[in-house]
Amino acid sequence: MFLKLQAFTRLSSFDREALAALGHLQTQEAQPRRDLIREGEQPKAVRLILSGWACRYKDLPDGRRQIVGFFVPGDFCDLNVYILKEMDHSLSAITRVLYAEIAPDEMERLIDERPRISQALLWHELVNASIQREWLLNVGQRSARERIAHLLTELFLRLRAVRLTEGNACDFPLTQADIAEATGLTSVHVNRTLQELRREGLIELTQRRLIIPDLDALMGVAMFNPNYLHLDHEGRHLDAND
Amino acid sequence: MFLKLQAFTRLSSFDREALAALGHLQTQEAQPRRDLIREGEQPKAVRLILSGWACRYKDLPDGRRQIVGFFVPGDFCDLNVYILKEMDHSLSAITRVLYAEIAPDEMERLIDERPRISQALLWHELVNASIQREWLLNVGQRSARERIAHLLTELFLRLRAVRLTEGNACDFPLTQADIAEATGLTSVHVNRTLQELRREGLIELTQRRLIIPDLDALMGVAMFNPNYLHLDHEGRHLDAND
DNA sequence: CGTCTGATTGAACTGATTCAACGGATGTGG
DNA sequence: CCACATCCGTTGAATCAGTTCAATCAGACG
Repeated sequence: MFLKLQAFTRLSSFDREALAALGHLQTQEAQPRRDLIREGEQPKAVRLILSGWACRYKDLPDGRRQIVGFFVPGDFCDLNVYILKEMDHSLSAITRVLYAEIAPDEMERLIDERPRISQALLWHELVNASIQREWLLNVGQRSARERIAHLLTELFLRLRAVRLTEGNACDFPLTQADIAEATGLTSVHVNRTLQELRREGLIELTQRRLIIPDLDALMGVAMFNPNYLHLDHEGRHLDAND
Repeated sequence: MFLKLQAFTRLSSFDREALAALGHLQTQEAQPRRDLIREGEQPKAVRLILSGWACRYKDLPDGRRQIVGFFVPGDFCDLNVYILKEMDHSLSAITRVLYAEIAPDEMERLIDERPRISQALLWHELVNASIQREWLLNVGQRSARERIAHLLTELFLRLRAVRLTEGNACDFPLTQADIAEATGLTSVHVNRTLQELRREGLIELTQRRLIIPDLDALMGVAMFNPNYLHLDHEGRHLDAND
């Protein structure tokens, strides 16, 4: 319970409200690098990430793998439970992850009783779709340097929106191989490109910790336009930092 | 009115039902290569493509452009009207496009009066998101040859689901430049790759007409797994052809 | 310590890009 | 009905961003 409350303070106002409306949560834990659910399976509950990072990924028969999205605390997964028959992608923990499982009937009750929450969930899905499109632009059109700068910027802004940054720094548990799989590059090239960004003073990234000395500069490199995150809806009051 | 009815017969059962439930449709027309709406604007109505092809795209300040999705007859766009403040991408016609505009209040009535339709719209959005993820896998991991084979296969299957194929053939109005922008390649390389696919007898593509002599073979090249299209929900009865 | 995971480096290689030119089909206006 | 323009597809040659393979290094941990 203490854990849960602690988590609340890290989530947006909407998330807190949604959680508060739930009587009893099934709090679950996943170990780093473990799959939560695999492509082809049928999801049985909506998940809400309380702490830690997770990702969606898809893979090809020959082993190539593409990370198609990251989840940070406050993010929902599998809102499709009712609608789609089976998962078209997999979910995997990056770090140790604590998450709440919300059973379908509980979810239904929530949606019925609180229309604002149903709207907010839809908003969440639409923003996810928007991020997805931006990633496609990222991988399809940007250079390695721009891609990586973009990814780092996005994650920093998303973390800031749920108050998981401290000034210009944040925890950053991704390995270079993770970044590679998310950007469609090889980890070797990610390594060299990160070094380049470091050399230019655009980022500091060591020991699972990211510092962005000049966010505007990094955004410039990435041609980052934050509109796709739709931060103006919920959580604008969380935009300011420290 | 005749036009509309003609369109009906080309849409899935759900779409027909949804349309039938609407009293009067605002049928609109867009000329080829014209934008329907641009990034940053506020959409004012839901659109349903009745005939022709359109696309979503995003662009960068320096002109690079990524097509992030195609719309074929029966597809909805801008279901986000109520929720998101402004467009994070643009819509553009590929061919001449006929579409219906459904005003927000009309939409609301539809959703209230017919819960099944509201579900179907949500299903439609989730499938779109799934396609988006597959495209990211496509651009991030597949080779040029695989990418193009994958795109052609997807479009053929989607057209077949709305009965817009004849046997192993369909209209295919995309230029090589369109294919390039959708796959993150240059049009020069698309050209060479299409020639390769043609040489191997995997496709015939001339005069805006696509023939796939051996669909399984092309799917093999693309490592195509149709699960992401979630064709098992609505429209399974449309799967069989001719 | 030994082991493991993740970061780093070097050198050779290649899939795809770039640039620039040309060809063919279609349409249009005089 | 010709002259011209435009759009799209095609080709060649040079180049390059990113890959591949393989080895080494550094920190974490039992």
